Amino acid sequence: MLALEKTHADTLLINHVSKRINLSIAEQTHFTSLFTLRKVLPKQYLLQQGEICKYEFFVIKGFLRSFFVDDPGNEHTLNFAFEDWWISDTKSFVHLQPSEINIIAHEQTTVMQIEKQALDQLYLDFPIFDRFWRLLNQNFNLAQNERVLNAISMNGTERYHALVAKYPTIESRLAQKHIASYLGITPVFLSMIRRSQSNVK
Amino acid sequence: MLALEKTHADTLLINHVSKRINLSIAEQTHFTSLFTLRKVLPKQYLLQQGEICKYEFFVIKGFLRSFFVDDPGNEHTLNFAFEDWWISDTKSFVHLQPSEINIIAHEQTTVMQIEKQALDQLYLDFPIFDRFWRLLNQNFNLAQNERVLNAISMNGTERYHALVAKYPTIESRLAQKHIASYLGITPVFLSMIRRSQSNVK
DNA sequence: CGTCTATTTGAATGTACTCAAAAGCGGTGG
DNA sequence: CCACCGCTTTTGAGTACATTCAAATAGACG
Repeated sequence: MLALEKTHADTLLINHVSKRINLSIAEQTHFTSLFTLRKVLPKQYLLQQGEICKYEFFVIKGFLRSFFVDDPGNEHTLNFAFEDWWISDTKSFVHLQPSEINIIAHEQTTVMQIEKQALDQLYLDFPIFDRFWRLLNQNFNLAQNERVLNAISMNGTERYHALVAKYPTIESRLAQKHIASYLGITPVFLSMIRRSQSNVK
Repeated sequence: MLALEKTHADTLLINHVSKRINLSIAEQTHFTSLFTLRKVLPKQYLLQQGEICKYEFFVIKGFLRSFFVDDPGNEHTLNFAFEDWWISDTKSFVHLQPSEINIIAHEQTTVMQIEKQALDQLYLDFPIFDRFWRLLNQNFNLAQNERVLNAISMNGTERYHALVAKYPTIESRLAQKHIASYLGITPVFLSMIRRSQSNVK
């Protein structure tokens, strides 16, 4: 039943939020009431280039990826999102402008989504959620800082090893060409990195 | 007089904050009372590798830069901060752990600094500042997202042109080798980029 | 003026990409 | 169940991008 699934998703969402802030039962109920359950199949899009990103997504189950397509048609992976992560196009969501990126499912995926208007009102009604998203943004900053540092201080081989060290499961969930597009290298070059790695052993 | 300078800095800080949230006079007074004025000369450090970053800095006047030094001794510029910008080592500040980065002044610089304990208490006393820092973090995210995208989708030449297009004054305030270290290229290569650019014209 | 550091220049090298072809792998239909 | 199709990965050769090293020039500062 869908109602049962929504209840389960509510629980996961509350568990996630409760890691950072304490909520009353009333706050919890109101908060989850603002989210809609949504299911997508592999290769389906949650957002397509040109659309305005109307939601922030919280992944209940599955695996999502956001990417940019440049003029020559090459994909560049901005982020991926496992269970218990958030994903969105912040720029489009915040400024209500057409998105330059796509968000796609790589597995059968269940998300909870919230609209901008509902979220803005939530901040006004319960300022504790300003705090929650401050902490969420802060953590995202820390991750992004590290990625920038890796990008400017490491070569492709080092970035690849740092990625698999940080996310050991990523190679089983994401095709090599998408990992390459996250690292900022070509699939061909990633293949060479992996070959020379196994030769060393 | 220092008291006069502090009053002036208070005004600039309040103007900055008021772009994003509305504050009562009482909130303004309390807020600025938590900040200390601090002046540094060119080449002086506000934070050194190994120290815990005790403050967040708001630049009143001057120019700061944060950078990481890797094992071979190469500098990698993480961020710079003009007037009306914030700078800190978020990772060290948030988790009270030794910093891996340095923050240095490139000009005679005046900052307003706030300690973590004071900031944490401020969030509790006036949740409106949760909102302010949520918005601040959000904007920082947007900038970082763009930098990540540039890093994975552009070559050095393109990144250089994107940087000067975004910050036209940067070349007059920052040495070429520091710009190179921000872009993730060597000073030698940046010199070549600039030469070939002027040849084309 | 002299010293120190930054920038430029050139040559050689290494890193990563493009193009093209072959091999591998998964799904689909007969 | 297997043959075929489409897509991903691998491999190799040639090329472009970016670095290292070293030396020369230019700038900044006392």
